[in-house]
Amino acid sequence: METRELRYFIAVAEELHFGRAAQRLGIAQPPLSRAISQLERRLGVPLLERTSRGATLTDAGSVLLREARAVLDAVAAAERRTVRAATGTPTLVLVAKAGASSELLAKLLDAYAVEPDAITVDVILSGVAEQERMLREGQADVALLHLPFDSTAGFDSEDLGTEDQVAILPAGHPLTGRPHLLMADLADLPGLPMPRWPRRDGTYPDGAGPQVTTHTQVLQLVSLGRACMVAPESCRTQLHEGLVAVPVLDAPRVTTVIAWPPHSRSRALAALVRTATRL
Amino acid sequence: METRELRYFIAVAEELHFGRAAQRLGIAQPPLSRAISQLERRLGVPLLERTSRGATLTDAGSVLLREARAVLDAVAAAERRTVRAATGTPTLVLVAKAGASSELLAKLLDAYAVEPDAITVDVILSGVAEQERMLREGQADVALLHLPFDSTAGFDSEDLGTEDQVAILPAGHPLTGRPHLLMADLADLPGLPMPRWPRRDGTYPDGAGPQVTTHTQVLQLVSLGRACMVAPESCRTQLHEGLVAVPVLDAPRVTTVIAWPPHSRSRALAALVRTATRL
DNA sequence: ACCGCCGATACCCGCAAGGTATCGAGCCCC
DNA sequence: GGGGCTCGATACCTTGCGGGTATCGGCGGT
Repeated sequence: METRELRYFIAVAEELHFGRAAQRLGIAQPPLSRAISQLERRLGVPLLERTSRGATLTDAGSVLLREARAVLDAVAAAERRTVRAATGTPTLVLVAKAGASSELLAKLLDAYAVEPDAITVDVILSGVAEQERMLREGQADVALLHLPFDSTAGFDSEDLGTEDQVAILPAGHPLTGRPHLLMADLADLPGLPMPRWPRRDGTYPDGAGPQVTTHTQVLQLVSLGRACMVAPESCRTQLHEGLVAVPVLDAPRVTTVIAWPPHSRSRALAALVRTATRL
Repeated sequence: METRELRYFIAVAEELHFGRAAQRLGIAQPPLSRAISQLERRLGVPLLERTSRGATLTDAGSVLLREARAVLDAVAAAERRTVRAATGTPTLVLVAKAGASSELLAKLLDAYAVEPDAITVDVILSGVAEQERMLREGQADVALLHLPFDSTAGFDSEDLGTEDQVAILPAGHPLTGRPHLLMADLADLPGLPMPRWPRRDGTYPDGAGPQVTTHTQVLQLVSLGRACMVAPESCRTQLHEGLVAVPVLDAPRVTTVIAWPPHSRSRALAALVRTATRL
């Protein structure tokens, strides 16, 4: 299987329409049809059911769609890492959610910087749910993730610590007088909806709250009195005036982990991970 | 990057010789030279230093070699899983080291078989160090691994239990009278060398012992009085007469884990893992 | 200095990937 | 129920690229 065939298949599997897929790929429809049926012939397995109004995936097709995406991610990662290894000074790219674990991150960078053969660490502060992709596609070498929100599937990781969560509310809100809250207290607060985070696939759940991708956005919305949020208690250090944190007893505890792609065995990465686990 | 280019590059990177690599690939040398330099041109990065006696890898080349292998593994896995999804009855393939954790394995299979929608589980008893490859290349869905000998890098896993190790010796050997041993006691035993296990890359370390790939082989060698071994104490259940187990105090404790490739989210696999963790 | 080894270059060939035109089968609508 | 529309398949042509042979150029070893 060539990556070209996989790109073609992904296009068809996503569009479920040969014509549109061909357009998206910048080729004509007949060669695309041919390429797919050739792929099916070589695998000896039908991947799509053709109808007169498009196509649907077979079970095998669904499997191949998932696997093909993994392959193309690996290819993209290979290109990026190869080019990075050749050009410029050796650098570790660390990706973390903007506004999360900032204290931990600062300590980590400080501690790593004084290590004997520390190299430059580029920090990317990403939106939520982008870190996995960046690690998989080789745009980043290492990430700070937060379980159970992120997933370490496919990565190596080390736990760095666990913390409780707090609700962030505008100062003066009635609930800020309480010593602690339950999740149920925060559901359906009048005028203070919970913001909606993107799912892994980039879509948003239905609901009333504003769509957000970074913690900073949410903090801004909260201080404007337009939303409330539940966040790890380390967020407290970045609360400016007008925001109050109240412990939420039944919110899931959040574990911060440092994660990196397997196979990547650079000395610098190992040193960074070691530094992180010693904090 | 097409997989063909990656296969070509891997061949050259492993042979460090365009001629031999071309021969191995079944093509002539000039097209191979062209393909590689085309790859370098497209990446904008030199991958090999050509000399008059062969070639050597640049840093970027080493990176690409590692990444390219990962890509081809992913492609192989994609093909296998796609074909498996289409042909035959749904089946989980479980791979375990022959002779290790057999009791645990039996309990797991029994417990899973009575689950509501359990499907067939094919068990492959592999040699040591083959399990990782089989998982990566999609020949198996799930594996029983033993830390610290195996590595879970790149897989999801759940711990199933930890045990101490024992030395397996022929009955009547002087050391069998001792209540416990240290690793040092077992080094350089006259006539009882430790067998040599393959490394991850398939090569064997230097030394006196016989080369082995399965626990069964070793047990046979031990009962013949040709070797001794250190193994998890669960091995005791399979000791036949003539073999004696003695605890080794300073041997690393062995953790048995169940591991599976990320991305693979089948219900059946999830049920098997859940069953395993509940044992 | 010469020979031999090895990768690069030059040049040619064939095939398969891509394009255009057209067919055939469902589906919808009138 | 028939005509038109949509969409994938088929037929056929073109071309670019992957692969082959022949040869060159450079470096080492004897």
